[in-house]
Amino acid sequence: MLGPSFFARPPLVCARDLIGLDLVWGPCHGRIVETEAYSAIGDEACHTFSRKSTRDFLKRHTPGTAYVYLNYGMHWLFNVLVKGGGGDQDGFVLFRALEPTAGLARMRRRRGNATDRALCAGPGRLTQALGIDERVHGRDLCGSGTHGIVESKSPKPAVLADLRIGITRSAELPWRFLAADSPFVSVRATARAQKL
DNA sequence: TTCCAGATCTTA
DNA sequence: AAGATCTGGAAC
Repeated sequence: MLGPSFFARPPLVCARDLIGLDLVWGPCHGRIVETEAYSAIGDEACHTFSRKSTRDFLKRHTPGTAYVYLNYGMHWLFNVLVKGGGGDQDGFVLFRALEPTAGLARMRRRRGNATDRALCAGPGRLTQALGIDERVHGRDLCGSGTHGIVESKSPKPAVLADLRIGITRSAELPWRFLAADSPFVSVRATARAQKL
């Protein structure tokens, strides 16, 4: 299980390094194939830009804490707090897509029997498949043996950096990270995606 | 492939 | 009162 030191690094580094690792959520497991970085400094799309409550959350919690919120009134979105040091390297990583590897029957039940490819392809679908909601907000992802992130046996995939999805502010930043060639991402890489 | 409703929270 | 890190279904 990854410890707090993994999350004591800047959002861009964490978001990139999470690609290819395994998210373990009770009996449900999945390989992380898509993330986005959000920075507390210089990023108007980060909740810290407009929300005092999020700035307070960042101050009061340790790296590796889950940050979960409701979007568009109906989708839970699952992030992890990262603190790269000094306050100017802090932020969040949003989990956007998984390649499901275990507990697929359970995920299908929660997802209305979606196809395997659509089970966790998208931040709202991912939380629905895993049963993540407000109860997970503030939970330490480094503190249990059953809910967190582990190294994967399979080799690290090639990683691409592309524009983030669905945002209007700071939309030009290439802070979405994807496993190249994975069919389990929510939106495939565009022509301007950069190899890392 | 494109469009749009749906439902709730936070902030201004 | 406005806008939001989205999804599924319907219309083309």
